[in-house]
Amino acid sequence: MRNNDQQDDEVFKCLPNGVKLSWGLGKQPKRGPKGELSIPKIVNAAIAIADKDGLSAVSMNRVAGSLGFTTMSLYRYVSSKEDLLQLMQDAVCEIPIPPEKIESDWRAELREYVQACIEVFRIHPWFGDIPVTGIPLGPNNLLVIDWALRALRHFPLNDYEKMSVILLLSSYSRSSGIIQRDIERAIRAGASEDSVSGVHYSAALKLLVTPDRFPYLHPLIQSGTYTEDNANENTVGNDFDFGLERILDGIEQYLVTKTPGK
Amino acid sequence: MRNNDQQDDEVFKCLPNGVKLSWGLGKQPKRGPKGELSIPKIVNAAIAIADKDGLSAVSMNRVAGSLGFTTMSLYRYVSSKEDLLQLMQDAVCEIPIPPEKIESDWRAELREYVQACIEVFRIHPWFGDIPVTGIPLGPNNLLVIDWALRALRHFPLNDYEKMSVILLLSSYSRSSGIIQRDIERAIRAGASEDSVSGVHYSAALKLLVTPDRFPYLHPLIQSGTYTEDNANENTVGNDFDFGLERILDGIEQYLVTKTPGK
DNA sequence: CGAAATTGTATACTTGATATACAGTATATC
DNA sequence: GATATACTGTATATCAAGTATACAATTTCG
Repeated sequence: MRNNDQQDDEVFKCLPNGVKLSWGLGKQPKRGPKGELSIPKIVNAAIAIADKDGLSAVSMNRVAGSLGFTTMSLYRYVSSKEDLLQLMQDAVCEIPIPPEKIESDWRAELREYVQACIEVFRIHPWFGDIPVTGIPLGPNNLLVIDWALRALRHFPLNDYEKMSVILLLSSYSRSSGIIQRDIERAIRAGASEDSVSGVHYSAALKLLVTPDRFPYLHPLIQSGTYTEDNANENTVGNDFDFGLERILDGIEQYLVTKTPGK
Repeated sequence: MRNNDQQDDEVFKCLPNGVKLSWGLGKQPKRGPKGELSIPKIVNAAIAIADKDGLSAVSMNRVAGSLGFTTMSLYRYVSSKEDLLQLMQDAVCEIPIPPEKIESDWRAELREYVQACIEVFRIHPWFGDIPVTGIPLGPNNLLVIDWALRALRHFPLNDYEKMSVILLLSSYSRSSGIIQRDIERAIRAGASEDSVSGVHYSAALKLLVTPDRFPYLHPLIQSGTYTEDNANENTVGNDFDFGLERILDGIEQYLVTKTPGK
């Protein structure tokens, strides 16, 4: 067993540190005082700060302080701030995955999947600010991928195609999530100013987007239907639904053409 | 005229500083020495550094140094580093937009559009590292959107729908661009180590992704077809094409169902 | 019990962004 | 043309943040 562990350690060596920690692959100490801190405590504290004041407010100093410890104490648990950010990223991806249904409605399931992914951005507006250092490999991230694969379980697609579909959906979720967050911020900022600022960038863009340089964008800006602030309530949500439905249509279309018999 | 300028200034006030600068809306000085530096010089120097050593290597100090000036000299041109990053972002979005064709093949045009967007990530691997602070509003970014709108010029869609389609395509471009960059990096890193490291994360994932927790992901990892490093050459490019074609299918499908007469 | 490992801490170092004050320079106005 | 003015680049300082290192306290193993 010991031998096996050692071999495993060897294999895990190549993993990024943050990934290792998110899988709980740190070495557990035998001697010495029990740690008063722990990775979950640290990560939760960091998440709380990010939720409250944004990701830029998350400093090692502040995280440690919020727990009543000194800055350097954190380094007994995470080897760098980058690790901490990766742990935060994976932690908030722990989303409740609905039980598997016998009757498979893949469109509904994929919708639910995208919804859940976007929800993460809504609950944790800083989520999109975490620097992307590679494909996330933490357990929660992989569980989400497992969920998506489950929704595709009856698809006559190979692994590459399935992962392409997932990439498609998750990239769309990410962009939607970030843009919805931006809109949220703009609304929040606009609400705190006078109502005149309701014009926001619209007025400026109307001056800058000239018809000669921007023949196709110009009418869209001028009409104002898009840039004006009525672009928040009824339209935006549908906006994102629209894109998602197009993706689902595209997937369905592929299935249809690929299985002509069905 | 003076009055008009002043009014415009008022309107532009609400724009983010970086956006203002990218449109050349800084006030031009009347008196005083000619500036030896300029925004383009600074931005190009910063881009050169980022291309060479990554975005994290771009410090005000280093940018100024590479131009033979002191750190603080940059602040006569940009009001913060954030501005500089926004300027870099818009600058590398200055992509050659092909002339408008009379014969409109929207699928080909959109393919070309996505290709060009992804190309930015290939040429400037740091592009995806620039923090997203909102929808980019610089001139080059808007020119790209104008291009996309041009490709959709014959579509019977309203503004919201068109912008949704563009959002769809550009978010896909972004994700693809970032992932391709990550793969590129992994290959580069793998090539510099011994060939044994070719297993990369694959071995580790095979141990971590257990069939009980990851019933659907497990077989995919075990088969190794996806995680193994043969996932770089022939498959990846097609991978991204696959997703793009699905999106285009979805758009086409929408057109078909919306215009039943045609 | 005593050696060893481990924890939290104190301190220091480094890098990076940026505020401020100043010296030099070019223009506008008298 | 003289001079005030506005602007440029610089020198210096400050502040924040990440992190290396050494140490004292603590717990477990032999």
